[in-house]
Amino acid sequence: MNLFADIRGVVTDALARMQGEGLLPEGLDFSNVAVEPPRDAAHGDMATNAAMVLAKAAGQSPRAIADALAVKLAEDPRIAAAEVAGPGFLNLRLAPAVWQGLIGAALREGVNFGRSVIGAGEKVNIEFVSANPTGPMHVGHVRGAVVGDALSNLLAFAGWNVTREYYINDGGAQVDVLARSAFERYREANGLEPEIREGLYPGDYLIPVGEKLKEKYGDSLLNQGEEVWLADVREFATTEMMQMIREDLQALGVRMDVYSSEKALYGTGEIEAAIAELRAAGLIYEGVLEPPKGKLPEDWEAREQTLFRSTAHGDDVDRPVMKSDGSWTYFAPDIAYHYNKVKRGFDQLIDIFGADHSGYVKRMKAAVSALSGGKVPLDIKLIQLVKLYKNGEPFKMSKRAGTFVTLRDVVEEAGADVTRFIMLTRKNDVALDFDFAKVLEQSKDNPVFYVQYANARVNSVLRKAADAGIEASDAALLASDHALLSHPAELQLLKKIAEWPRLVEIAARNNEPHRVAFYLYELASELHGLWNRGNDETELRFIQEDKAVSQAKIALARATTVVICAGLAILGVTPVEEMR
RNA sequence: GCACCCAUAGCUCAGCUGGAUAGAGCGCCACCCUCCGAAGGUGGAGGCCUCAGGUUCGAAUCCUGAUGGGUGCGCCA
Repeated sequence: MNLFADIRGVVTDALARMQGEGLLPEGLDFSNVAVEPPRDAAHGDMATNAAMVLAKAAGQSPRAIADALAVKLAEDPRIAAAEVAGPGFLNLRLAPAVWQGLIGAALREGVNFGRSVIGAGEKVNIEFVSANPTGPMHVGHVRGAVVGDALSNLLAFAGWNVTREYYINDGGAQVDVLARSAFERYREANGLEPEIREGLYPGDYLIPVGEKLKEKYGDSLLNQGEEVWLADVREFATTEMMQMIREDLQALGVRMDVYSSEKALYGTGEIEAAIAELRAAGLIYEGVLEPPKGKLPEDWEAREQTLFRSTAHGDDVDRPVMKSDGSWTYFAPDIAYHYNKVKRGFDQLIDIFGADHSGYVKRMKAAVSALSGGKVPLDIKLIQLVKLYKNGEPFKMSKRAGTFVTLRDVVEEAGADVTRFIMLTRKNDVALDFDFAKVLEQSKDNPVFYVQYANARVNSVLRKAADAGIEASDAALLASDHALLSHPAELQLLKKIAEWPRLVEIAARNNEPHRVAFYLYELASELHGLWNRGNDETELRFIQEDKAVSQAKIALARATTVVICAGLAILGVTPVEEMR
């Protein structure tokens, strides 16, 4: 239940009745009528702009419409008061019973409270991480993984049919480099001195791969040329790397539905088919690109290439799909891969890229636009850098890779829950500072702790209730008399709970999971505020002499944690029962 | 040179398909508590939402331009 949507329905119904009575003309467009929480609580519980939006088309002044609408709305038992304010806002005050009713909804629906159907079961594909299978994932991948996973959870919660997908870049030159690097470790496993030449991957993580190669091949590859072993070793090593990556993702609590391989696109005609599709649309031609202005590469010379006319779909310059030697550029399999996603019937695509791929956005959108006839939207979320610190000092460490901090390092140091929450405390396109000391601190300054603590406090109340002989099962709390919750401080918490279903929809529509984290902080803040008032005003404490009153108050606390748990589930964070 | 992202309190950042007097945390100032409902609480000061135009009943939000910062820019993925 989205209370704001419900009340918007009350407003539009009232407007329709006004039309029926001739107070408003027929044929008005209500789509811009909004019912929102006002910034200032003094303006009531909800405000609607209906009168202002309709004034022009109705040929009446905003105030006249608002006055008439106020009379109509006052007839609804849910509306306690409706008053015109400002340039034509209609401020609504809701009956306490409306707020109190939220508790029942939350307790009945549990972690499903706030679920929405705005996604209408549309199929959305979310591609994220897609790290090259050449080594362990580093810290730069963590944020993209968390954002992608949380966004997937969020959209699923809001009614989309979500597929989480990882695109394995196993078709390019970098996996040949991986194979050669692994081969050196294979030589090492056979007692020879490895030659880690410039350009090979030096990390320790390939040592066990070399040993496994020895187990499989013995010494049979040792004196063979690359043409004999490259393909096999490449296959073996990329499989090993993907196994490692899956384990890393699992450590972070990230699960994929589909792993797609770039290499699998080669030799199947998929790339050729995708390019042929573009060619049929007149979007492929042979041509020479202008050199980039300002920064001219040393070895630049004009070359004729096969180009995609991406400028026809919003790009700034056309992009090469084939190199001058006739092989595909990296862009070609990407086109084919996105074509593949379109053909699988997704209504919407989302890619999560590192911010260093920003130059790739327009051409990818152009390709999807061209290949879907403009029918499948592609949203690309760019993930900004994470800067690591410890006690304010830049953080450098790596047990396995020698030069960079791995995803494992982060998870082992901070824990998956803390890591995930903090990664969502910034909008995706803003840089994020991650301080290992601060994120583990147990204080009000740490948002993870603050939210977890709210949940723990409520669990503490439930335990104490049991000690006091108060029945506090969800069923008992559901049956309690919520009309006893009439104190403004309690209603204030209920009003924050009321925002949850609306927030889910807003966050989902914008593909912005960070909003959930911010909301949970605000909700926790309301709970802590009520708790703190209980220090001085004992009638606000959750456990009272009167058992019926206690149950009602505990029901409110429990409803709050229902929302906290639902929100944490979207973030992929485990709620804690008590703080230690 | 071009493209994209960012610019909001001293600092770090939110800000809802455009809504009323722009919010939070930290820091600062004042007061309160020493109570296990514990890992503090209450209140206060602090703003030309980078700048200049435009659209609108209404702009931090949309458009144009400028300034400052970041990222990227043909045979690397």
